[in-house]
Amino acid sequence: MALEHAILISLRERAGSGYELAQRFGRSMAYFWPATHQQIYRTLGRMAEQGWVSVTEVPQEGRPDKKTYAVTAAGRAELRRWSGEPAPRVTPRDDLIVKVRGAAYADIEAIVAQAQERRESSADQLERYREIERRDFPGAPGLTGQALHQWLVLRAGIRLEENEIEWCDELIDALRRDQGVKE
Amino acid sequence: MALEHAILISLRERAGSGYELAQRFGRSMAYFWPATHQQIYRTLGRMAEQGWVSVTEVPQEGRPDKKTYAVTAAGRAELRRWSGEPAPRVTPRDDLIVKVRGAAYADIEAIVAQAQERRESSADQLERYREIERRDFPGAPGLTGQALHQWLVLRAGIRLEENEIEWCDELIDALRRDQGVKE
DNA sequence: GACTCATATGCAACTGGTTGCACTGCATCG
DNA sequence: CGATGCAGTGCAACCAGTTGCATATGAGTC
Repeated sequence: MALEHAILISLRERAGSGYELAQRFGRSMAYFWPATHQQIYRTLGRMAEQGWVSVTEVPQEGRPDKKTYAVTAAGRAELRRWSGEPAPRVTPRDDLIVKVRGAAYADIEAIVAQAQERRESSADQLERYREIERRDFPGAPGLTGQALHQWLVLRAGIRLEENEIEWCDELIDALRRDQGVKE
Repeated sequence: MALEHAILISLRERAGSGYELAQRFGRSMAYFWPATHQQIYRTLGRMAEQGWVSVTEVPQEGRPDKKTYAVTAAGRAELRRWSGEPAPRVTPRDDLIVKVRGAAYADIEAIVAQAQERRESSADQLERYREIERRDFPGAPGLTGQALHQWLVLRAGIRLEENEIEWCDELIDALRRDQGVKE
């Protein structure tokens, strides 16, 4: 279960409250492991029970009290243990692929439209990633340590979107050509 | 929910029993939408309730009775309706990416080892896909109709694995180089 | 004065997928 | 003769992620 471990990583970088963590999460981890505040609160609770994080209740004035979480020695050990165990492969389940597979029973133009939409949203995402790369990782690929790790993750995102764009182009082209042939 | 629709597609290609469907599913759809027989039986039940498929109990001798499922007009309409609605984008959640992100708190060599394993399994999968392409789609990319659709799906798989391999290489290289610098 | 936004936490219900197990009966292999 | 495998269907429990709602306070806006 990677959410717990993604939280451990985030909390090791900086301890904080569930709320604050959720904010930060949305700005970094969520690109490859999205999580709602709900999920984060629930998971933090479970992690505290297991002793991976310690909780400190911090009373505040003018705003609700908060609980700040910090990674314990057990949490650090768990993170290290987990990161050494084999990473399972997952098949990304994509509705669009299913639709292409069943295109014979569908309105091809509607599927082409979805591919175009997907292409555009991937191009947008790619642009955002490229901007982050320019802004935050000018030294790439000659980076070291944590900056290197973060850049490698960003690279995965960039590759994913590039690939998506190319496949969508292939798809749109092929389906359109096939439509043309039929008419 | 794409499983229901993937089943509709499969059943439109050929009606059959849950068992038989599960077998076929494993040989085609499962590459991009894996499903256990459990899930298939449960989903078929729900689909029958909704009237998307009709059920016929077929008594058999020497082996257990079976239920064959066939897509109804309502099922065909539903498939068409669904294929026209916008396809949601999903973020593939990959443990390995999380591990890379938190590599500073882990054993880098263990992560490199996992990347190598991933690279190999992707190379294997790619080889299998390439073989299918050679064997079943010699006419690509000049295909039409259902063969074209199936090939486009296969292309998505090929692209995915190629991309994975390249990223793993980048990863292994960069992490090793960084390790070297430190020592 | 009402509305939204930011801070802060949480319960409850639901959905989709995974895992483990159960039962029948024939065929095949060592 | 026993184990394995194929054909066939299914229940029950669990796990992770999603969605909707609830609650509290203060600051700023229309």
